[in-house]
Amino acid sequence: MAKRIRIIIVEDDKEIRELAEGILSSEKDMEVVKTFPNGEIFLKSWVNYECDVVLMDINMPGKNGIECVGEAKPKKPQVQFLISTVFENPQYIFQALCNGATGYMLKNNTADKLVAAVREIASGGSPMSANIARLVVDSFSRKQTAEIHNELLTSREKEILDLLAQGLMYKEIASKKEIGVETVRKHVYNIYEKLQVNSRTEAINKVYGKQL
Amino acid sequence: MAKRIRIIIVEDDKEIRELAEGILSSEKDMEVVKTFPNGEIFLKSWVNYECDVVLMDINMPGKNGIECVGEAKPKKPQVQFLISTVFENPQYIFQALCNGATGYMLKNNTADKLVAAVREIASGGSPMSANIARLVVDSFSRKQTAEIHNELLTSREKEILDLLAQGLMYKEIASKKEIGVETVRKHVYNIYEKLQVNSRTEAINKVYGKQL
DNA sequence: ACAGAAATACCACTTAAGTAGTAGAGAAAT
DNA sequence: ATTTCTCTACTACTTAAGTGGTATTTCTGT
Repeated sequence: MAKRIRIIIVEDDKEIRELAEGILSSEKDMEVVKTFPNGEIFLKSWVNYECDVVLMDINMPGKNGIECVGEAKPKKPQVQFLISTVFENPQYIFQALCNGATGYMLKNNTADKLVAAVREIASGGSPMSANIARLVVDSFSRKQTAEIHNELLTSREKEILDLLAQGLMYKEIASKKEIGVETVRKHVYNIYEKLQVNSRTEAINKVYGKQL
Repeated sequence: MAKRIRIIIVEDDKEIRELAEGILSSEKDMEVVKTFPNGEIFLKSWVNYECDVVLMDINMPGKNGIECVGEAKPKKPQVQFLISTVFENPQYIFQALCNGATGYMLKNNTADKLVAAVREIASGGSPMSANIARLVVDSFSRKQTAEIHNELLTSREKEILDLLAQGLMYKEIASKKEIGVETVRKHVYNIYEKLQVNSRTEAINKVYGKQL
């Protein structure tokens, strides 16, 4: 609690920008070190400012907030990006998280919520709504996977597929399962037929899905 | 709000089990339909009980809570699994989420927190602590990826690797990038050398990481 | 007891992937 | 200016993966 949270604000709407700056500046454990009116200007000079949290608008003319995070985060990974958005569009949020954002908050929130979100992200949390949290968590679970996994493939085939996904060669799978290589080959053939793919990588992508 | 939340409790410790049952039953919008003293018994007969939320202990003799979720969730995907644990071990939590749990809560919490977590999970949220939320979110971002991605491979190699990961054949990559197949082959060879792998799947697993 | 599904095994073949070099053109850094 | 890096392209070869069959056993449900 000794150090103040240093904040950069990126927001094209002058009114909102100044409002946010006012709210955050008036907290005694926070400090707005710089504000930017759009993504391009931000990207050019933000590395020169020491900060802990970047409050990033998602809808901006020119480069949008998601792209900005994607470009900026790798340069200073310790800085946390808090996305600020009007709409809780799961598509956007997801993409932003994948690009390196750590949380987000809705614009039409109270000042308290904004302050709380900044504190949460600065102290190691990931502010987000219950709905988005659920979406994020669900993307972990092999739910869609389970459908294919359970209804299409036999349990033996599932085992083989798991080993395939680990990158093992047929002969390694064969010795691990104590069956012949030709049997593995046959299983794989059947798996591919059921999944309607024709390579290991396609099968993996189909069943284990890819994030995003 | 019309329907009550129907709950199943799986917990080996009799005292805790009955305490939890008492707490949840006394809420007027909740109903404990059944309790189980261990995972095996639960797995055998839980499908016969209509429920919305399963409160699952993670540390149980015999089959642990994570395994139980993994086996049970696919059978009734609409049921939400709330993990109950003493220690906030990220390893466990992650695995549980991957296996289909939707949230978790610490045992040494107040009755209020338990009730709140159940309500949150039943209403579409994913109760978890700020720390775990952060871990979950971070796992989305291509942070570790970025290291290899940025420091080891050239930008051209990154592009090729992306296409490899999509399961394209060399000739497809070649035509997409408008270069020769042999060039693709060379790039791939170099990529594998840098990553110290010898197959497409290994490279993908190494760079894009695997969840879990 | 029997039908059907699943796992096992084998064969013959084609195609793709991976290994290991050399080498030139162009860009970037020294 | 010269070195170094990257991308490009080629040859030659080996190994793994994928295709498409047949056939036997074993298990499960009727």
